[in-house]
Amino acid sequence: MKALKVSARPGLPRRNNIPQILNAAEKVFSARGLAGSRVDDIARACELPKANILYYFGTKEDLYRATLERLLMHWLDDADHWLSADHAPMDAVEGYVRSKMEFSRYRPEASRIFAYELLSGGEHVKKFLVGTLREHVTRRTEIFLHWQRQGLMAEVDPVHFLFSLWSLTQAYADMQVQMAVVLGTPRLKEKDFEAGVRTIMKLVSSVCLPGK
Amino acid sequence: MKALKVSARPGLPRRNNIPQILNAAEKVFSARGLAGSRVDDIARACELPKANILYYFGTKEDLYRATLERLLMHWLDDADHWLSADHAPMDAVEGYVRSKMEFSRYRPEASRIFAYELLSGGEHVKKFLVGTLREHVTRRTEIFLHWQRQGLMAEVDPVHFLFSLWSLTQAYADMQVQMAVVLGTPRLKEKDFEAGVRTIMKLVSSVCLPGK
DNA sequence: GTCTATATCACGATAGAC
DNA sequence: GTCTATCGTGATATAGAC
Repeated sequence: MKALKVSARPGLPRRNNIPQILNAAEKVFSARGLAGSRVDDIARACELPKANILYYFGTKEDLYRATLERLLMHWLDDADHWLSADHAPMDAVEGYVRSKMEFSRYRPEASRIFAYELLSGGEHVKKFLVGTLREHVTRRTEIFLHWQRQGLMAEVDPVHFLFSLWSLTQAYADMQVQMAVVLGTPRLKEKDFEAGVRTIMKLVSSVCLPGK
Repeated sequence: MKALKVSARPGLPRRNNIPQILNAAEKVFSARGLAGSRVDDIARACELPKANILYYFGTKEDLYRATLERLLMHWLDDADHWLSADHAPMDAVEGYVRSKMEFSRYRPEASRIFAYELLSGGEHVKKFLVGTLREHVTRRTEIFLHWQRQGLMAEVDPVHFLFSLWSLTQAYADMQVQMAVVLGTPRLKEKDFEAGVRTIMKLVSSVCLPGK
């Protein structure tokens, strides 16, 4: 009923196949979500028989969760690096925004899977949300409050300010289709992301340079 | 093969059932997207036999398109009203932001269906995007440029500024699950939306009050 | 117009040969 | 470990009685 347990000494094919499957799964799930994706499509995308995928991961849902987990591990690294008290607020936020925008540009699939997941209720990431993410937000909040006490940041709600940064940057992954059509280009180019960064930084400037 | 054509003089049950079906469809599609939704669920939600739904709309996809179309008609009204040259930039944007946030609060389903649709490629709304939406953006852009020439608005890219307003406000519908968990509440309350508006308006203030 | 009962098919999962 | 062939489920869509 459940997936086979990973053996103690993983074989070579396993080590080759698993990342390949996860990459393919990320691509397919990001395009249609869990419900809209077919194991068959993932199989074709990684050029492996369908049965092999289920052999490694047991069920489609298990594979989905594995994909999500791998993705969420990378998720918070940038914030941990940039949104720290080591930087001045404006530098910190600019570094953060730029790295998130690069993420939206070069790995939009990851962002989209997460977006799908949230839209459909987030049951598969609830543990991550209440555990890791909440803790992460608490730490960022403390840094923002620290800056505010020092007069380096305007008195905005720190949590909602973080929400703003998330939504502004993720939109460049999740709404790419809409943006591309509006901008009249088949897909977003470097200059579009650059214009996005400039706009976001302009908005942020009222929070990070209160004394200006 | 195709749905029956609507008769010239619609019967009473039709007039009653169709909006009811569309309401139910909006709710169901918004929770799981097109692929994840079952016609059966929609049938249960509007307490009508499944066959009746397909009788009126032909196929699930046709019903989906009808749901989308009804929704998109309301989509741009707020922008047309608020983002006009009749208001000062700050008032215009605040009115717009508030009405979009109310939309995210009271009709998050609508926003989520659109988000699902964009994530899965937007094929069902492409005509809307290249037609109505592009035209809409062009008009807003002209107003922003007008304000900029008058020195009432900072020199940001008008299109990307509009993207920012969309993403900031839609996040309060599409990412509600995530926000609720982070804020430690089962669901977002009025005060949360109010805090969101204040944060967004603080961000916007650097664009709409350049001379401050 | 309405609804039941069913044809048809696609998909996830598995059995079992290699 | 790998892959083919297939089973069972559950979904869309329809036929046809009322």
